[in-house]
Amino acid sequence: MSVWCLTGGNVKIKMEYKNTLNLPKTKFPMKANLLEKEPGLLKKWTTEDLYGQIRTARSGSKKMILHDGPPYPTGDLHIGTGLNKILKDIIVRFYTMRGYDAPYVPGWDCHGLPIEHRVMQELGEEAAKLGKVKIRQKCKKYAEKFVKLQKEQFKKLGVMGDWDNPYLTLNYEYEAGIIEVFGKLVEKGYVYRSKKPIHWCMKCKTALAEAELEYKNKTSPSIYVNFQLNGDDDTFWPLINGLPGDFKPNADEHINMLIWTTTPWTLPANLAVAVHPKLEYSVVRYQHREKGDKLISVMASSLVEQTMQILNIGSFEILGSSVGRSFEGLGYKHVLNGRECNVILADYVSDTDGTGCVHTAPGHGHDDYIAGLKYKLPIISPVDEKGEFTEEAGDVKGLYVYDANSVIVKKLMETGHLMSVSDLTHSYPHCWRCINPVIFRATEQWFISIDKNNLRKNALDSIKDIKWVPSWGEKRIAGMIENRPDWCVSRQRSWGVPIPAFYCKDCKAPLVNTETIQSVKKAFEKHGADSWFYKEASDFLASGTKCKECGSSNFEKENDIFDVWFESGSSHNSVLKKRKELAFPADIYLEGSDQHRGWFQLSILPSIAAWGVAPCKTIITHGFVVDEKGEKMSKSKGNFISVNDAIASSGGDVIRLCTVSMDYRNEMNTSVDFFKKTAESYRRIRNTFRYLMGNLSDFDPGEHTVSYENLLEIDKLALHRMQNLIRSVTSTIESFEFHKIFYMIHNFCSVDMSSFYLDILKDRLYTFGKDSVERRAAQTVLQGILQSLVKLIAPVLVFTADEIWEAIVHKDEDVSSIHLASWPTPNEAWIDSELSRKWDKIIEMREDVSRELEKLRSAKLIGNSLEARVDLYIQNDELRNLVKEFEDDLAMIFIVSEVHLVQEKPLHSEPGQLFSDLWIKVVVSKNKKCGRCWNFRDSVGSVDEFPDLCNRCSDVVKN
RNA sequence: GGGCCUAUAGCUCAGUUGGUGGAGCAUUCCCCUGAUAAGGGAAAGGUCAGUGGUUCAAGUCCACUUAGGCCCA
Repeated sequence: MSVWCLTGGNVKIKMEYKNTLNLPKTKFPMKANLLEKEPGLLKKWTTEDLYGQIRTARSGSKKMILHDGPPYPTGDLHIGTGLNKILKDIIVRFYTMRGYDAPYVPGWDCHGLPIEHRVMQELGEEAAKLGKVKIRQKCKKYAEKFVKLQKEQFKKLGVMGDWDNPYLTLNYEYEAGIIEVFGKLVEKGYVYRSKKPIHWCMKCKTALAEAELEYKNKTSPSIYVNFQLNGDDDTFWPLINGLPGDFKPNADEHINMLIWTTTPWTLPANLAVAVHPKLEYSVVRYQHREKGDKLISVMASSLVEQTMQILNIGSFEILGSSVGRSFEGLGYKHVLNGRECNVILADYVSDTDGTGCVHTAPGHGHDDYIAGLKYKLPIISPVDEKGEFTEEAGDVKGLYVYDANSVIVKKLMETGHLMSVSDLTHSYPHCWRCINPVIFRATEQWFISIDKNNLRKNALDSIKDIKWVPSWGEKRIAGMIENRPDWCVSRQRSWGVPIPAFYCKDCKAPLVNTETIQSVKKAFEKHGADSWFYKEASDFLASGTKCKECGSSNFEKENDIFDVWFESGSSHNSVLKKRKELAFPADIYLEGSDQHRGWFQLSILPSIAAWGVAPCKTIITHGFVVDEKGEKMSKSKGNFISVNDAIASSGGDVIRLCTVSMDYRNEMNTSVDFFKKTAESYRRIRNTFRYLMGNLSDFDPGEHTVSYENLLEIDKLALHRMQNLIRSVTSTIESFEFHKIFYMIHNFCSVDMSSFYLDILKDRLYTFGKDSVERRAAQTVLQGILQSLVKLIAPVLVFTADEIWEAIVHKDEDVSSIHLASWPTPNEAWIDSELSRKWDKIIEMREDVSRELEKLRSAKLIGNSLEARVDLYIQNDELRNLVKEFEDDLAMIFIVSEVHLVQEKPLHSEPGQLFSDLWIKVVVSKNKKCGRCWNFRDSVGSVDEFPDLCNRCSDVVKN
């Protein structure tokens, strides 16, 4: 085909050679327009039920179950939650393409305080009037609203799964599954009741969670009290260092642990004095201000001065000192009730204020409770729900706790144990609703024993069998499980699954057994956990049920609900075991590293306790999303990014590419700027595909494929590189090192393809005859690369890969979506490492030549490298022999017009940088430029018909 | 304060059992105008967070410090 042009006054006949070239042709747009294109693809996938098609296609294949850890449905998705889902999606898609049946059921953790709290805030005053049933309805609506919203955001990230049937912890079946796990634990004896201190509002008569506290200033009595140690000088004094040589204790001197507290009313529940094991304590001798007795008190050495000042004692003597650890086990009689107590050690003791000796009441404080557990102290909390002392409190019985303060202070004063009293204004927790100060009060709650039936040990053993990625996860979770206390599963809230227990109305004895649990489970399956709140105890119990203790048949329901961790930790039962398409145990759990304490641990424990097996085989953790400076994201800091922000900035595929470009095992530095930078890399990959497609528009594999033997060496090299890429990407995903895929694919597109193979190929593709074997050979290779490469990017660039798949003319698999296609396997016959090694040398040489060309270019002697002629002189025999093999192809490889291997070192030649025994001389070619292929050849003008063409182009144009 | 983890070029990452620190991107300059809101080439960029130790030799092994993350307290 040709165009005839008339120019100037003379009638000149000239060919417009451009039209005789085979230039790339494709409708696949260079610009992605992801924001417009992605929703269309999503719609298509939904309409065609792509997920369902995949399930059908993989039905009967080996399963790979990645079990979703449920996020919490409040608000827009945090980018971190998005990245978590993307990582999961990549694994699921990879295994799917490799032929596994990998169903993915996303889930949501719908119960719990954050939702209840927000609903209560919205309700305000009205909340008090509404019953639990109404409040629960509102909570449910709230949860469902955000499940819907978050679902859409996950979809926009290209995450594929059974979105129409996710698992929600508020589904009836799920709730029943929780009860079933609890029943199993009851049956095996893990469950017991015990007291534990919680924040309690005496006015609202309700338990409060940390989020429901408001901290504001309150004035409290600040008192210093001497706890008199049991008199045994032979035990105490040998512990003390630095005593004067002639020191002899006086018989009338008492030795005390001096404590400080701002809650005198908790003293009746005192069970220990805690000291820090590593802190230094002094033994101080002084005189009682009023009574004149000589006294000895133990207090932290660093606090002696300050304390003596507060106690208003001018003269005192430090007799000696000792480290806190040495006081452990010393006995004292309780100042108010004479109870025998001991000194204990606790790490939470500080020397920032007080005396370093801490009054410990396990029934009235969290730290105290933990320390009490360690020392097996009883939990005494003689305060009722109105804040009045009970019988157990003795003298102060019936008093309101804050009224008791002054009574107790007075009594301590009388006995001479009170060393100081003053008012102190400090920050103190108040009820968020009524703004009254709250107290710590211990109530009966449900626990799961961690040591019953060797649960702790069994869990630790099972952890060794789980594969942890990264491997340090095992150490981390083991450390946590080794030290964790029993699990308190009670919560005094409304929005959750009730603990299925009953109490005898008459004697208060609890009733929980396999039968009662079974009937509750059945009710929940049918009517949901809501039924607990509107039905009577008798509705759940078989008629004739009697209390074992007193024979009564009047029962009431438990008020506590389960800790939400018990709910999500039961997903292995409610989801993995119940849904036919899934399997227990799962293959993979993948969550942030905070879940070592959370979901991982609290899934493993019930699963081991109930069934004796860990719920999964592999646990992968990722770091947290931080900003570009590596700092935590928070709304107040203004560096917070939501999934919506991220998508709006660059589209789903770019976010997915970002996810995969970071090593998720560490913190992931993320910013909108980073998304934009990654978009550049995305474009590079996209354009490589566009170019491949553009050059294949006239290629029909069935008709034009050239056999491997007939390919040029460089074509074989390209195929070799492609097979290597398939191989390494595959093993990289298998070992979950996703961040390496990005570099591999990007490098392949940019280095192996764009700047090398594709650049060199241009001449062959454009200027050779359309049907020439050389051109068809190149196309054969491009076709192969395109088919494999699009599959390699498919798990990550889910939208773009499918967009490409739609645009490919001849596909190697007849599937409507790339996501139904199979993962490529390397063709071993095309892997030729020997060839690759040879070419590595040539490519290095190409770099040296490029450097010399650049010199000519900067001297303005050439522009296009085809204007150049290269002479090479090689001193090294081995290298020369290698290059000799390539002699005819060197011009093509270097993209110059001529290359000559010369026998003598040319004048004005330069040594290579990578090859010291290579001398390069680059000059402007003396040949004429071919008007069509732009090569400078001596054959230009040799064909009369086409005076401005080389013989090769003349031939092509003629045909 | 404790447990676990991280620190290599402006950014994201490689760096094998210790043996002269690499890639891509971004930057700057140049070329091409037959991948064109594309493509090619070249250059510049690092006290391997800091200090000390082991060693003939340390980015790599050890200790401490600093900064940051997660979980506790």
